Amino acid sequence: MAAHRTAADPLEHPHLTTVGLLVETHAGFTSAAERGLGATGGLSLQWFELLLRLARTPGHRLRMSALAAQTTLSASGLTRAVDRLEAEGLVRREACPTDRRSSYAALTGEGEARLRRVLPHHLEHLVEVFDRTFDAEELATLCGLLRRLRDAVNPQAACASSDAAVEVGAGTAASAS
Amino acid sequence: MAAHRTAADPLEHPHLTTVGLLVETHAGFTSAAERGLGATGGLSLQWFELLLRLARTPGHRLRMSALAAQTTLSASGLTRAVDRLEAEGLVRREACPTDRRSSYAALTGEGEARLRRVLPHHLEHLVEVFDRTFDAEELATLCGLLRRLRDAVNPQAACASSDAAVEVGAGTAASAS
DNA sequence: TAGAGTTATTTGCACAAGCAACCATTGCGC
DNA sequence: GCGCAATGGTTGCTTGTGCAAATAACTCTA
Repeated sequence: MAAHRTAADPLEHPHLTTVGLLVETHAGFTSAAERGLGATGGLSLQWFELLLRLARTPGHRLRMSALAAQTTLSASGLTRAVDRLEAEGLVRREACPTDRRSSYAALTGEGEARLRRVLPHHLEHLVEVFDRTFDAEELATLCGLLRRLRDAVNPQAACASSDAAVEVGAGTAASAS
Repeated sequence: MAAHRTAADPLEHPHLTTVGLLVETHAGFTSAAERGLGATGGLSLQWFELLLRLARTPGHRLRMSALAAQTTLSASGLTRAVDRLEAEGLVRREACPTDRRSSYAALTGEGEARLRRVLPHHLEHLVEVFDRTFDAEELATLCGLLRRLRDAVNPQAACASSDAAVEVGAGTAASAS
């Protein structure tokens, strides 16, 4: 019941509700994915994301710093995460031949197998949600708008794909973009 | 460079890139907000969200469980978070007169002041992003699509507003919705 | 009213994450 | 070649988080 034509209360600013929608949508996807991935193949969402990034990269390996940049993890967080993945045999560290400071995180065969094992169920869920909610045109519109918003708010991600591609000298985009 | 007409590699499924966009957008907003709120008023994003939820609720108070349901926190996580907020004087616990198990988290005057102090700068950033990226019609389209997606993926959030309103017996929506 | 079953919140514990400090390596300027 | 700043990665420490158990209070039924 805020005033109508006087300056509206900033608490009711529509942009707040828009980001609220974004956050709630993200939360919904996240919790559903966490549940589904855990039940299907014992993967946490974070492990899934890391394995997926690696699997989508030509050569199936990425420098630690590149991998950290593509996720929400800090460098130290990634170190520990890769420790755990390595202990589980899903990833292995490889020395970088040109720079002995760097190391690659490389997807193992078992890592890819685990990923591909959970993928069908995960995709099934996504198809269920998207295709039940939108027709093809709406989905394309949403993607377009989201991409522009992503580029506006997170410009690093926009060029992460090309960076990562350059990383290993291949042409195909590595990141989601 | 995946096959064109044979069954595409599930790793390249377009829905994966769509949720990737959503995640990256969310990450972008999150980190920018965290930085901005921290610099402006020493609020973490989580504190901001909690204070905002309370401020947008008629009566400026919410049951612990309702507050937990509206955020990504578990019940125990919220207990600790409210502990910290209470220690800072931004929130106080109030006993629920009708159910002695429950307690309300109520916004204090100082809490609202802190919130309103950081809000202008935060909104300024949002306006900057949204208005530079979209015209009014595109923004409305995005909101509509996002709302439907949110409802599909996180149906609890859709009715959280009415629940919360019933909570304190008022008619105005409390949640972002 | 007594008791079984549920619900709201709080604690114990283990784990994951970030920051800052640290070590090793690289590249640059002299 | 040699020091020096910058870079990539890993560790110590502190904090925050969820899960499970515990506590307290409510509801329903007999």
